[in-house]
Amino acid sequence: MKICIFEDNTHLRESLQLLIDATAGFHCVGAFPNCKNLLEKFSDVSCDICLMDIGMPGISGIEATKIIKESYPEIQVLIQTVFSDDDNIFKAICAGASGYILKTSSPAEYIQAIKDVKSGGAPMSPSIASRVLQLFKLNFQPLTKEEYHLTDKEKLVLQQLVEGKSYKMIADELTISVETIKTHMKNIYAKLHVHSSTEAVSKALQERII
Amino acid sequence: MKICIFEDNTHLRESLQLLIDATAGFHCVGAFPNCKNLLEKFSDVSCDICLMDIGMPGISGIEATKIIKESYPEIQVLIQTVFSDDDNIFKAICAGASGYILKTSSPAEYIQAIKDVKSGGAPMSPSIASRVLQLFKLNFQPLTKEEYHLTDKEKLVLQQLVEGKSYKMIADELTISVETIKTHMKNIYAKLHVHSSTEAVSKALQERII
DNA sequence: TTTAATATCCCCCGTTTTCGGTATTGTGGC
DNA sequence: GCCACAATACCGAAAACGGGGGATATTAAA
Repeated sequence: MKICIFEDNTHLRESLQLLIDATAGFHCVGAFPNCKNLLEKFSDVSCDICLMDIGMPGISGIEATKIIKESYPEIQVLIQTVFSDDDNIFKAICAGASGYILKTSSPAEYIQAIKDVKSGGAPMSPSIASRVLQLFKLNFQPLTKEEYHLTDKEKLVLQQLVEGKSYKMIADELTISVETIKTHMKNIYAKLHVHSSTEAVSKALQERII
Repeated sequence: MKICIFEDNTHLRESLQLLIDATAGFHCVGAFPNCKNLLEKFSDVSCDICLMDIGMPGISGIEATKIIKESYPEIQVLIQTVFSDDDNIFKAICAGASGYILKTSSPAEYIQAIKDVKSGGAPMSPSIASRVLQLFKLNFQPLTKEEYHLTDKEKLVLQQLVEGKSYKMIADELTISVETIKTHMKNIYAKLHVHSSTEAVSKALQERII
């Protein structure tokens, strides 16, 4: 298990390096205080897992994660940071991080996290995992609280509208008259309390009633 | 720490009950094979954490989670199931689960998971955590790989359009002529490669270029 | 059985949008 | 100074849309 460390704090970086090299089966193949010439670092040494800090001077750990995953998607990046705010968590995950642990973690937790990553898991400090679930829920749940009682046909029409089709195209698609589409639209507008197709599409997408 | 168990397999249910009662500080206040009269169960006994199976006859564990969280949001629900498919994970999180562990977990892991929930964490089996991150990434990654080079004004207009406004309303809002809005729209259409306002709104929302 | 909801179609008419132009002004770069 | 580009504005015709009305058939619920 070859591990790379990115951490600007010299003391922590060296401690991590010692910890890793002292663990059976783990070997630290690099330890850097920043992400200068990032990709070059991987061109000569092979690496399985990166321990990545976020708050480094220059390129941030999140940017670095994105860059690494683009060129070496097989390298797993384990974020280790002091930041536990939603924005950093969000961005780190989207950048392709395989885990996210806080620096308050104990050495044993660090090692366990690396082992978890190795075996295909996604280690997260408890508070982080909790935030992730919260974020997940928040961003997906704004499911339509209100029930608009759209009929199947109306939903179909709305669906097509969301796909950018005109009344005529929808009519052709469903093999019914344009006039019928107009009637359906009138009903949809009334039920959604909107007055234009753009508003209907917007509401449909944002409240996931498609 | 008062714990309730929902699990239709008698053997597992009783094992869990034994395990919990044998653990210092934990007390099992109920163990049920299904969710009949679900809310009544909580009207007389207080409960901190529910261990919830998904695959029960009648009301599923996910439905039950939703119902419990509506009436007793302070009760934490820990899903324990054999299902590790995206759909169940997704729904469980949206229903308000505080954690999601597989039944293959060891007794020690069960206990640890309950402790994690108690301390505000979100325990997940490694493979589940990994799936959650995957789902997160898939659904949030700014899909907009392409850069559309919209100008600030164009983005503003598009933004207003997404809000359901007509050309005239946008013109008033930005205190410019409707004719200018028309010009902006033409440019937006060309840049986004769309041919109608609904398509533009749809693309703007789905690719998060608003 | 009456009623309500759904799905289908039609007409009319005014408004809005789309798309083809053209044109002026200001700004930043070369 | 010249050029590209953004932002502004206008014209006009064809197409699409929105809101109003009315109509019929089917089905499900009361």
